[in-house]
Amino acid sequence: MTVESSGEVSFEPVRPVRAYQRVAEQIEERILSGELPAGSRLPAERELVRQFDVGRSTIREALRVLQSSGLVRSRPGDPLGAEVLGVSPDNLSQALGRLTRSHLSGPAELVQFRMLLDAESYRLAARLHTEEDLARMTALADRMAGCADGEPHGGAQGDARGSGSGDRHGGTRGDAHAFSRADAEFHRVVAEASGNALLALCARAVHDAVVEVIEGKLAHARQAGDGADWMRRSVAHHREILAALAAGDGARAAALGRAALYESYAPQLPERDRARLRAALD
Amino acid sequence: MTVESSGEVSFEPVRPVRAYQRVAEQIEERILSGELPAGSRLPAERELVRQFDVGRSTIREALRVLQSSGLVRSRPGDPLGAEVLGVSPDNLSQALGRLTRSHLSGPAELVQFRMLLDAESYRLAARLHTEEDLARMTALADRMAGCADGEPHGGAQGDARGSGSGDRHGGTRGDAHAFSRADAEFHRVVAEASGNALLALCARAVHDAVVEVIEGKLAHARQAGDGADWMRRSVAHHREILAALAAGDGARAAALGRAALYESYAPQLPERDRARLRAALD
DNA sequence: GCCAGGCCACTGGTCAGACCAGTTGATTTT
DNA sequence: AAAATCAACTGGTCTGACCAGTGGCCTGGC
Repeated sequence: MTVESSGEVSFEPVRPVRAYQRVAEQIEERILSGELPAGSRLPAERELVRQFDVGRSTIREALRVLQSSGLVRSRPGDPLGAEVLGVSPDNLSQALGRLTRSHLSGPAELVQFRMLLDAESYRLAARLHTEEDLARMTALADRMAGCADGEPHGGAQGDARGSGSGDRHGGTRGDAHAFSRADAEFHRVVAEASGNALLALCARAVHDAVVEVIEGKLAHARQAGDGADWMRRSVAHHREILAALAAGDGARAAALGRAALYESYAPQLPERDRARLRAALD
Repeated sequence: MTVESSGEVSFEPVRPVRAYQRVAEQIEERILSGELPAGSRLPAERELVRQFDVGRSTIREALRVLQSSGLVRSRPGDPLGAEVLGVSPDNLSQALGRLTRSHLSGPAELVQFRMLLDAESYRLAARLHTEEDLARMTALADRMAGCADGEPHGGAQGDARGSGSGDRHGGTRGDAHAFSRADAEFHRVVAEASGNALLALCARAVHDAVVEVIEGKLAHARQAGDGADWMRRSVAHHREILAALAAGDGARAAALGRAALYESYAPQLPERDRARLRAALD
């Protein structure tokens, strides 16, 4: 379809498009366009075989592709057919998780990347946050403080828009667990307050990756002796950041956030990596 | 394996794991761990059938999953088996594109996210760039300028570490195409100069997603009348940024980069989105 | 009347075997 | 030696079969 200025017609090389691919594209198109809303059902596989006029294995490979993209889910025995899930952020997190888990980048790069994303979240959140956002952050900081001081954390305080995680670790158990959960949620609220869902999703994925890759090794060291102390310092950092956010000082919040992350993870890294991390401190 | 404090043993509900899923996980694990490096080959399908002791359709569905994650590519008739691609940002950009096209997130968020990532790339690159990086950026800016002025771009100038894309669009062809390709590579070099592979990969994914989602609509408008003019302005922006990078002024480069992106894409967005974009200008 | 239980048609998951078109490299022909 | 041929692969697709689930329907007991 491309016409040169010289008047010649250039044909693009036609590469064979697999049948399962065309099937997947057709269905994906229908889903993305909203014609197949989330919650609706696809016809049964054998019915799709009739409609697309291809073999069942082709249909199944197409469904596998859609399923691995998170657009569709199928359950054996379900007489209603595969369920349309609509577009979801899970696939993004999964892709980002693969990237972070691959050995292309080390823990230092991961932490540095989180420093950047968090800092930008703070910058935006300082401008765009609502009163409700601030209240939720404050509540979470208080919860973190409670965990740090060993209080049993009770009561449904900041449960609005809860992620529905059924946490019933009753009583005194799990200071550290509860702390890091509150910490994660704090950062999630900040990222959401930034008004950019993409940024929030990536920040969360990277946060999770950092926890998975690095936190594990640190857990013992912290819980052994200086655990409570470290938590208290972390709470202080969060409260400083919160104050900067409330004051609308995005630059200060960003700088504080970077510094807090550096202080948290730098001791675990070799000097060479630490130097690179410092380059992101600004 | 979880033991409650009360002493009871709690069993986790066992959910059936599909055979193709276990196969895919095993292979993915081998790839992510580096045991199967990029460029290596998987055994032939019929050989995998023997090794995993499952049917061929199961193997094929597993390969489809891996292929749609961008970890693997298979070509009919290839006696060497499927090729391992390693982890790549393609899948990420695909997920970003889907998310952007959906109602969960819009083009404005995508552009804003790119503004953030690019700006941070500049910040880091200003500190860490090598002379060779600068030379490559300069060469690419020159190539962009050449495209903008309609010169036939010839010669292997900055081919070091070339992505191996066989571009033999000889002569006058592809002003716009060549321009955007040079532009993409410019940003790639900057991101790589930042020293953070994770950041570079994400920046590339977001760049690709922006091109895919937004650039398409703009292509006609630009190529129609003010195409060359727009390109010349873009070249000027890139040269300004380049100068700031060379001077080590990361903050200035970041600000320039943000402004250039804003100028590029703001006209295509409704005022409401533009306001949010401006919040990221700083 | 209603509810429990069982039957049955149908689902997705898997397997086996077959055929096709394409690639490749050795073999044969020129 | 170069060119044409061939044979042994590959992945892509189709068919038909079986299995273990699932859910609606029907029936029997209350």
